[in-house]
Amino acid sequence: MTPQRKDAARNWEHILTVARELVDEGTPLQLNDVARRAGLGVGTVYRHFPTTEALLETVATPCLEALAGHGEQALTHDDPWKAFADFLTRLVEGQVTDAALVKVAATTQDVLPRTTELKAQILATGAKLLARARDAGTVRPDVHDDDLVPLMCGISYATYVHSASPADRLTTARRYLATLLRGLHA
Amino acid sequence: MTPQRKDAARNWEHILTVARELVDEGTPLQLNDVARRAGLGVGTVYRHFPTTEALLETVATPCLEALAGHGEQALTHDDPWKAFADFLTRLVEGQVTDAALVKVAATTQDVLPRTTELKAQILATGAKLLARARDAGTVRPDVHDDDLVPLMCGISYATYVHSASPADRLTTARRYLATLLRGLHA
DNA sequence: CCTTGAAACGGATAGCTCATCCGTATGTGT
DNA sequence: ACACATACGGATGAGCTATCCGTTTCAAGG
Repeated sequence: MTPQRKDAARNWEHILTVARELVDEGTPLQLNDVARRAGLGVGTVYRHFPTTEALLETVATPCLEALAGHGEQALTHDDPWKAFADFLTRLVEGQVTDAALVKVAATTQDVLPRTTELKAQILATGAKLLARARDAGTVRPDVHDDDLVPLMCGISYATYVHSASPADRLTTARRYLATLLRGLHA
Repeated sequence: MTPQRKDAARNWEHILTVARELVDEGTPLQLNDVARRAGLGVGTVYRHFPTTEALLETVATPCLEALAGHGEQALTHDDPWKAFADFLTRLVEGQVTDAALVKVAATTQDVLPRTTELKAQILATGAKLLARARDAGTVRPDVHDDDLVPLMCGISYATYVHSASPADRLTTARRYLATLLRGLHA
C-alpha cells in the first residue's frame, strides 16, 4: 500500500494529512489544491492518488475500520435492541463528524477494494444486528437490510441541512436518530 | 416574467422545456448543454437565465406553487394529525418525483425572489400544521419548525440512495416517511 | 409598405479547473 | 562512485463556464 522509496512514503503521508485537513475544514477536495497546499507538484499527487475519490476513500479508511470494529463489538452485546441502536448511533455519529465518511457512504461504486470490503463488512454486521433485533421482536418486521445505509445517509443529510457547526450536528443527529429509532421499534 | 418580444418569449419557453427534459432524465443542468439541445446560441440562454440556479428555480417553480397550494388546503382539514401527515407526504412525493425540487429544497440561498417567497410560504404552512398537531397532542413536543425541511430532505436523500427508478422511489419514500411519522407521533 | 431604433440573437473567445506526460531530479543497490 | 529505477515538478492540452459584441430580428410610427 505505502510506496517503497522513502521520499515517496513521506509525500504519501503528507498528502493524506493535507487532504484530511481540507476535508475537516469543509473545503471540497481538489487534487491541484492538495498539491499546492502540500508544496508538491500536481503530478506527484496524481501519481499517488489517480482520482479525487481514491484520495477521499483513503482518508476515510481509518474511520471505516473503526466502525467495522465497533460493529464486531456490538455483536457481543446481550440486548439485541441496544446492540442495534448503539451501532446505528456510532454510524451516524461517524458520518456527521467526518465529512469524508458521508461522501464515501453515499457512493455505490468504490475505487479502492479496501473500501468495498469494509463497507460490505459493516453492512453485513448491520444486517446481523438487524436480524437479531427483529427475531427478538424489538424491530418492526418490514425493515430490510437494504434500508440501513440509506436511512443512515438520510439522517446525516438531514443533519447537515439543519446545522452548520459540528457541535450542533452531533446533538441534532442524535435527536433525529432517536426519532427514527422510535419509528423502527416494534 | 416572460419577455415582451415574441421570439424572446418563444425561446424562453423552449429553454424551459429543454431544461425540464434534462432535469427529468437526470442529466446535470448545464447552460451550454441546454443551448445546444435547444438549437440556440449560448448567449441567448445566458441572457434569459444568468445562472444554472436561476434556470433550475424557474423549472421548479410550478411544482413549488402546487405544494404551497396543497399546504393551504391541508390547513382546512379537520384532523390535525392527518393534515400534518398528508402535507409531509405531498412534500416527499414531490421531492422524489422531481429532481429539480430536491436541489432547490436543499439550497439555503435562493437566486429568484419567487423561490424564496414560495419556500417561506411552504415552511410557514408546515409550521402551522405542526403547531396544530402538537397542540392536539398528536406530535411529540420536541419537534421544532426547523426540523421539517431537514427531515423531508433526509427522507428524499435516503430514497435516492436506496432506489434508482422513479417508481421504486415513490414506494420507498412512502415507507420511510411512514417510519418517520411513527417516530414523530406522540 | 418602409424606416428606424430597440431588443434579442449567435458564437468566438477569455478564464478556469482538471488531468497527463515527459524531461529532470533523487533515492537505492552494486 | 555508478547506474538504474523510481519519483518529482510543472508546462501544457482538453473541456467547461460565462462574457462580450457585431449581426439579425422584431414591431411601432410615418
